[in-house]
Amino acid sequence: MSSITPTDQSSKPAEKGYVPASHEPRIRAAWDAANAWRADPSRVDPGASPTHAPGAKRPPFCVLIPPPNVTGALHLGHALNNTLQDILTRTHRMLGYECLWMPGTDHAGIATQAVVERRLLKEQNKRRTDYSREEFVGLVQQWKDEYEARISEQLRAMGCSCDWSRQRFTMDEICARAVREAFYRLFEQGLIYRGKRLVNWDPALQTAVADDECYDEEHNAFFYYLRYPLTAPATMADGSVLTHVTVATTRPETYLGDTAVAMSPHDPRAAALAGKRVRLPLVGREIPIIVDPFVVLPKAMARTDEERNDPKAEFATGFLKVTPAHDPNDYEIGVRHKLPIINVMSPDGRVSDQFGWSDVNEAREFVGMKFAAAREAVLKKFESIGLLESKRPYSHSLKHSDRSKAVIEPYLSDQWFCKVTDPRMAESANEAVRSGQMAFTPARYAKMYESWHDNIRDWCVSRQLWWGHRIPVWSRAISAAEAPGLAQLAARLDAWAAEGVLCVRDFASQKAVTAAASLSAVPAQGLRLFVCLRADHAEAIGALNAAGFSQDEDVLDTWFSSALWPLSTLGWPDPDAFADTKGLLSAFNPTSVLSTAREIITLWVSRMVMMNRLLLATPAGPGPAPFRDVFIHAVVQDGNGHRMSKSAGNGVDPLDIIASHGSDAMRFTLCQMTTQTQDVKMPVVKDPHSERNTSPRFDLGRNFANKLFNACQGLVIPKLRGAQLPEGEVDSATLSTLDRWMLTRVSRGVDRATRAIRGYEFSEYAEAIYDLLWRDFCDVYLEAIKPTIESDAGQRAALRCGIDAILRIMHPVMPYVTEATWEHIRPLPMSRIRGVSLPQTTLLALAPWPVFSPSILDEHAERTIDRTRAIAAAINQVRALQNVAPKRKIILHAGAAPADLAAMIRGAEGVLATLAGLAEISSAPAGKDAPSVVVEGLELKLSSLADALDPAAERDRLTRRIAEEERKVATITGRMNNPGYMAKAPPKLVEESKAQLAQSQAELETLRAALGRLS
RNA sequence: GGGCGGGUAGCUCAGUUGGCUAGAGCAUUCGCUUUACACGCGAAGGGUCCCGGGUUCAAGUCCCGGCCUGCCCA
Repeated sequence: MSSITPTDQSSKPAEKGYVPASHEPRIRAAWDAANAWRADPSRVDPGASPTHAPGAKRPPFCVLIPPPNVTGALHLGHALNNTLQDILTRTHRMLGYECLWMPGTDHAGIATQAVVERRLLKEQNKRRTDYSREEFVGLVQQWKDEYEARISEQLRAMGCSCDWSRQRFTMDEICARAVREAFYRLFEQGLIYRGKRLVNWDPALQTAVADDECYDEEHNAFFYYLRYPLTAPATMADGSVLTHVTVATTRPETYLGDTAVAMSPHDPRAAALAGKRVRLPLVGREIPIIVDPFVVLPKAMARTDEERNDPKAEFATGFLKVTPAHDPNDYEIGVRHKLPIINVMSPDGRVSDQFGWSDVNEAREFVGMKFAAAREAVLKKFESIGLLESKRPYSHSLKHSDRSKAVIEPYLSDQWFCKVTDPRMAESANEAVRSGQMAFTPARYAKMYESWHDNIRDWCVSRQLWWGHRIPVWSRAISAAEAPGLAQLAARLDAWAAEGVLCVRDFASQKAVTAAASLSAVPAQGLRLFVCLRADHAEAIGALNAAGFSQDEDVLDTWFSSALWPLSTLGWPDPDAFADTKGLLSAFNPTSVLSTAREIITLWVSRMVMMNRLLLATPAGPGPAPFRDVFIHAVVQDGNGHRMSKSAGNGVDPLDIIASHGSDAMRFTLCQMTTQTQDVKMPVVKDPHSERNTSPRFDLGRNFANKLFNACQGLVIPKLRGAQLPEGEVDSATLSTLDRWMLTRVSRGVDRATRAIRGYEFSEYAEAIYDLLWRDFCDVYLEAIKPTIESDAGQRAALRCGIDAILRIMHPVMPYVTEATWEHIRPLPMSRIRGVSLPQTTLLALAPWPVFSPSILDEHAERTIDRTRAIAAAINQVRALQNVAPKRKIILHAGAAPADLAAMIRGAEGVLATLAGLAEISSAPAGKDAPSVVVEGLELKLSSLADALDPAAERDRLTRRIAEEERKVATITGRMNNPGYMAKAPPKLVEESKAQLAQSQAELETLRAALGRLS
């Protein structure tokens, strides 16, 4: 009894061809009802051989979905990636692995918060700050629920065989627990620290953003030349006296935070000026002139072409204002020269004296201005007091925030960092690849991965957002005077720390690792004590709150939780704590393969490897890489060559394609497109009737699905239904040449498909099944068996096995149409063929992969059918040219053929007759005007083509054939005449060339003779 | 600036250690409602493999240089 709801053929008109919508939902329901995708970790044994035996242990195969973020619905890029993952998973399930494909979604902190904020502003004219934090998070949660449901619907519609019973979300209870534990362990091991750093600040969203959340854009701006008066006139080497220096800058407003003026060590004026001081106008701050190699020399002073060609040399004066708090390069200079760092900006991008700037003095007028306005005001002021020397137009690129499009401000702020530069992280990630435990496909991406780690910088993990995992750290500023009063709390904290409840750090002292130690040595300026809680511990939180501690307002960068995906989804740190995760971690980590896009290598792959190795480390050494293979797929672009992305809004919904072409068509087409290339273009058009996107590119897959469906419904099933098959096992040696050829082709197809999938050659896999089903099985086999299938029980056995194996190997990429067909094929009678293993199951999705023993391969049959097809093609060429009606059966005169060819033709007589539309193969001679068909250098004649032949067409055909053969002869002769070729090429090749030449020459002579008789 | 791709038929792309006459799908042209399939069948036309050097008996493939183009990192 099939578990698939049968199609009710009586109640509706028979559908012509495959109509995906009539099959997909009920097939999906059958898979769900069978619980077909549920992984059972108790069956896993890494040492076991793949098997389908009930109760036997199996090796694991695990794929973790790259969790789509919940900012929007999936597009064709996701469809591609998930198709590939499903092909891998379904294949391994059929191969006898215990498979887990873990689905889930990502909360995507800044991106999701930004879309929700935009929507609130647009629809209700409200801002985040119009709500409480809890209310706002609730609103984002609603958005998340909506899109998580949509994404799941899309993946299910695609037929993805994910273990839906275990779907995760990066902020659900199970993942949150992993995040909490990981943060605690890193904190405890000194791999999380608090630091002041220049971050990319988005003044619109008021949060730090990562480098990869920014883009560059060219802006037309100006270089401004500002005069800074020297505190005392300086006499130069040539005797001239300077009263000021002129700095060149694109950001005059930041002068308020300048703490030095720098010169190049190669600047001849440096000797006289280094160590002198200038006074900042209005502010009055006196700052030193320093020497630093970062400074670009003016073009006139350049010493090398390289220096001369530096575009900045054109604009440079040799004096660089240094604003460590507001420019990354200046920050580095500040660190090198131990300069003060003065921040003059508030988080909302205004000039402010509240965040590190105190010597405002005469510059009060600028305070409170937005930075853009401050620029104009500063320039005006400098001009009015004669200190604006000039300005020159200049075009340069500025960093912008992906999310808000605001210009990024370098901003000095307190942030949390993860010390990925520690060898336990970056170096360990490289080691995973170098040691061979993890490999990239295509291999070239390993280099990119490695250089990323070689140049890595510590990772800023805090984000000033509300949507995300809130940082589990409580802190409080403590003065020296307060310290003694907190001794009791310190003792309690240290006791909890000893129990592993929490961890205390002050980050001022590298040594102090207890609260008591920190409080015993509070410096004059005080310190801040940080307490990281491993889990919510009511008593500890109560004590901290009572003592004036408060929890950090920030949340973790989304990638922090994504980095834990191979751990959190499998239940780390305690898989037994939840029913869904019991046994998963030990059974499935390390996982088998990660399929993802190349820009994700740095954002995600790297971090997962670092975390997995660190957090699964044992005293014996680092933990494993979280996957053995990383497959990097192509980027799907729109018709204009732009990558499809959720934020760009140019994505095409897979459901639209499923509506127009069906899921299998979409999947097959995407699979077929997956070569080693790094981009695939997918132009789409709007369907005028449905208003949905579609693309003729998917016709390929639709036609292929239809071909399978029609072949089975229209021919294979009717021929086998109720038919007698041989009793007992069939020896393939007893079958006809045609049947042995077909089984050989299927066997080779299985092999080709299997190797392609194992090697991540998805296009090759698609081509393998396309050629097998269409070119071999349908074009040749199904046509050729028509006259004999009714009378040949052995042939019916071969047909039954052949289609069965083909359905199996097509299933991973076209699960619906193959399952729908299988439902009708499976109940048909079947005979076992020796050397072919096709154990039966109810659902194709759970059927074993076909196994053909080498004994099935029959090279003689292959040669015979190849030759037969060549003869048929030659005959069909004549038929087409002479406009022979397709229905008309013609006569082939093979009497002149030598014994070998005659035997071959006799052996495949029926096949040839069917493929070439022959009434008979005669040994009688044909009339002398009969058109000839030249086969293997021999002339055979055709007759009974029609009443009158067109000799001009015939001459034309022969002439073209002669030209073709002449070209061939010329090529081979040229090669043979080359003495080097005869001497150095492999003998086998030379033999082949000789044979080819002989055949071509024979063919040529025959063709010329035939042409001669015509004229 | 550093790194990595791509440039092959009108279009989208294959071409895996150098070796038959460079292939596929779509599009075009011709013929066919042929008892599974017109989402089909049988045929045909269409390529200076970006350009220039080099290695080799042999180069779309390997090496060097150039042009165009895309991406990643800084």
